[in-house]
Amino acid sequence: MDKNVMFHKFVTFTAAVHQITNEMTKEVKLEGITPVQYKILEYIAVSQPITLSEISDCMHMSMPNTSRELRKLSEKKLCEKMTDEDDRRKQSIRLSEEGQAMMNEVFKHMESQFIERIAQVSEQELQEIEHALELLQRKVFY
Amino acid sequence: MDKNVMFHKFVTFTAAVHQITNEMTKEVKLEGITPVQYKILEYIAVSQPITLSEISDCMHMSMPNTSRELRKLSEKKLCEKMTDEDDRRKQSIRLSEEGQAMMNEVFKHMESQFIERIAQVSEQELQEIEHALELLQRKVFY
DNA sequence: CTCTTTTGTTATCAAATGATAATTAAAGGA
DNA sequence: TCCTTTAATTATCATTTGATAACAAAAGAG
Repeated sequence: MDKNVMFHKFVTFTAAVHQITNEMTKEVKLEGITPVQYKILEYIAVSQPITLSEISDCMHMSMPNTSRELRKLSEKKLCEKMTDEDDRRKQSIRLSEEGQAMMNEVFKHMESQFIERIAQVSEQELQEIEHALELLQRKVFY
Repeated sequence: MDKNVMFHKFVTFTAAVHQITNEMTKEVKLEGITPVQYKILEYIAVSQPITLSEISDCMHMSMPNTSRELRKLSEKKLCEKMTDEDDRRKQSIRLSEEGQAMMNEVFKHMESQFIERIAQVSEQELQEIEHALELLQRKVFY
């Protein structure tokens, strides 16, 4: 198997994933929240509990800027910071109930788009899709 | 097949894709180019030729802002705009040679990371991965 | 007990980005 | 032809974001 060819398929694929997920969240209007803040919430939602430096690291944001945005999110009551009792330097961050509710709305909207998208797919193909998702996550996107 | 369960796997999967592709471009230092401009270049790279409104649409950016960023990219000689001869309102946009060279560098870096990532995967598994990428792109991320 | 490293914060400033209004030019329909 | 729509541009302004320096507190190493 030519790994260059594989890589090309990889690039095309990841581009498609970005494009489709972008489309799925397009119409969702997030009031009083900036794009970067939304991205952070999304990341917390799938990774909570999480520390500030992990967010900083993963989002390519400096610690000071991450800290500032998290303060804003806390002020908006969308997430909560707790000092980790094992290492009191660390902050354990999760969505607040309000933040969770907001993200649930977003996910609900995405889900309806997703269901639409796979509406005409047969039961057997669904199983293949599920298998493919798991395989790729295990072997490539781990 | 429970579509809620499917959706959950979908969300986890897309989150992983975002995270890994983020990581892969993390160390690449793009001089004299902003994050938004990079994203635009990346999009042009996989979709060229493309029009301004398509970029605007897909990137959730207003036309004026898209126009401004493309002007900056053109000034930096990273992309080229040509009026479409079939519809002279439209602009056909592609990477310049310089822009293409820049993105090639980025892709080269990503490729080495990708190769590393699949280094210990067997030939048969590679074929399965290739098949999975194609299946998902055809059935879900189209 | 010092010294260093890790984790996070506050403050500040320039630059990038988002939003909006007004304008131009081409295309298309009646 | 006139009117409307589409594609793109220019200009402007407030807000967000990125970068940096200086600092504090906890953990860890010697």
